[in-house]
Parts: sequence; C-alpha cells; structure tokens
Amino acid sequence: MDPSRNEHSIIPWIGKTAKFIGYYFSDALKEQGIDLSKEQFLLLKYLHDKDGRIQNELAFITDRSKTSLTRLIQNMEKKGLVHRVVCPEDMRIRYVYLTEIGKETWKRSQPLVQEIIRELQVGISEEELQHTIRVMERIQQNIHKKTKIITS
Amino acid sequence: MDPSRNEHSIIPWIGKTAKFIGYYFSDALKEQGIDLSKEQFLLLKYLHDKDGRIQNELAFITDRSKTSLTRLIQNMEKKGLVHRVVCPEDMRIRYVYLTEIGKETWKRSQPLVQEIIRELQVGISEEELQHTIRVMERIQQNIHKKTKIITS
DNA sequence: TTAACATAGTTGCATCTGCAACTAATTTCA
DNA sequence: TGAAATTAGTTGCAGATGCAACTATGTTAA
Repeated sequence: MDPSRNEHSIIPWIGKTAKFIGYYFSDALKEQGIDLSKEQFLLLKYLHDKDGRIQNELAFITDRSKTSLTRLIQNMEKKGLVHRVVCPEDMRIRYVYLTEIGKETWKRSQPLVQEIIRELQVGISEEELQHTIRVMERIQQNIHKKTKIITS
Repeated sequence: MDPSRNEHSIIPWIGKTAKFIGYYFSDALKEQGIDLSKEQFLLLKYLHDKDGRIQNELAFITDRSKTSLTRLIQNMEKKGLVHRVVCPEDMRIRYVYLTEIGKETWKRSQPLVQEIIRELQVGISEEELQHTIRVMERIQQNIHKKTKIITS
C-alpha cells in the first residue's frame, strides 16, 4: 500500500491520510490541554448529538466492536466524562450519558475541531470536496456489498 | 466527526472509510488463510521493495513511532517473517530482512491485494481517482505545513 | 582525551483494538 | 411452563500504538 506504486489506486492514500489526520488531531487536543483521545472525542460527539444511547448503538455508529466500546466507555467513566445507567425494563441494557465534565469538555473542544477541519481543507475546492465524498461513499458501498455476500 | 453533519467536510469520511478498508482487508487476509495483520502486510511490502532496511527507516516510511515499529518487527520475527542483522560498523543499527517465509507470504498475498484494490474502486472513474488523490495530497501538505510551524 | 551530545533501538506504562468465550437477562417456541 | 435461542455487555487474550525514560553506541567539540 505504498502510494508511490499503484498510481491509479487511492486505497493506500486513504489509510495514510487518515493516519496523519489522527496524529494531527490528537496532538492538537493535547496542546490545547484537552485530555481526550480522538476516539473519546468522537464518542462525546455522538452523545452530544443524542444523549443516553445504549452501548450497542454506540458501538454500531462508531464502527467498533462492542468489546472495544465497552472499554472505551469504561475509560471515559474513570475520567468522569460519562456515566452509565442500567435500564430498569431490561437489565442487560446500559444507557450512557454525558456528565457535566463530559459536556464541558466537548464544548471546549469545539473551536479547535472547527479550526482543524478548516485548516486541513485549505486549497481544496468545493467541487473537489464533493467528488471526494462521493468516492468515499462508493468505496464504503463496495465494501458493504462484498461483506453482505460473504456473511449471508 | 459524523459524516451526516459537516456536509462540506471530508475529514470524517476519510477516517471512517479507512476504518472500513482496514476491516475488509484484515478479514480478507484471514479468509485466505494468510496469517498477517494489515500492519505486518505493509511492512512485508516495503521490505519486498527494498530488503535490508534499518528500523528507523521503516518507522519513518510507514508513519509509526520507532516504539511501535520495534514491537511490530519483534512480532514478525517471532512468526519467522523477518530476521534482523546488527550492522558491524555501527552496533546501534539493525538491518531487517525478509525470510523465505516472509517472501513466500508476501507473494501469496499479492493476488488478493490486487483483487481488493480492484473491487473497492468499482464504479469510480479514473478522473475521480485522480481528484481524490490530489485531495489526499493536499490534506497531507496542509498537515505537514502546520506541523512544521509548531515544531520549529 | 574526554565530556557533552546525538542516535538507534528497547522497555514500562497506558490506551485502543478484535476475537472467542463467557455471564446474565430476555424472548421464543414447542 | 420450561428448555432453547437470542441479546447486551464483560473478560481473557493478544496485537498495535505512542510517550517518556532508558541503554548502548557513536560523534563532536572543548
């Protein structure tokens, strides 16, 4: 997956770019004194959109295994960013809620996040952005199709 | 970083797409009975291009910390995919070489890799591929510039 | 010459990750 | 009703990751 080979393949580029974005974002959070991993940030974001989700749902929408999600939430709970409530109707289910610290941390990260998104897209036209999104969608569709065939 | 928001931002799309590609690739290797993580595969690839690299170089070209690289190589050595040779002129340096098993494993993975790259790009025009690569390059440049300013 | 610095690689520690196997709770169906 | 299947979440295990601190070696400069 070396970008210098396979000139007509975007696949290697996507992984590498994602990696760089991840490094940049993590560093930026750290520099701003925001004690969040990028994974934790993303979870805060989803909970900010809709609080009190169940763990399975969070695993699904953030594309991780329920195992990984369990431990991510456990770490966030230790930090006081979220807390969990067992559903009284179905004792298997846990609702995850932002704490005040979680809400405050998310809020505090917002200017930085907006700034990073702006910075990283400097010199890219609106048309190029739309093209790229279409390509990303298409790749995801292609994977989805193949995966369905395999598992059905 | 939810794609459904920030419609004009590609940043969230890239991470998500990369994640999906990673899952798909890992699963495909496993299904083909090829005992390699995607990270290990990538290292085999770079060593196939040029064997006998030093660890620092491998860390640099694969965009990981030297710590991470050390342990990746250690695991690959355990599996018998690579072996290390201390440089006689500079005892700090270790050259990393593919073993026969490493070469054979890489070779065996090739049809699959080519097939995956083809599959994932179905329905994407050559022009779109070129656009997307340009966008990825630009994002990496934007990060590079910002990173340089910060660290200098 | 030798003390200061630089470099290559490793280790401790913590986080994130997935798979397989597990527990506990709920639902299904015979 | 009660056994079987399903579901939500957890735990053991192993790999990948980065930071900071470390060892060992090599280079530089006073």
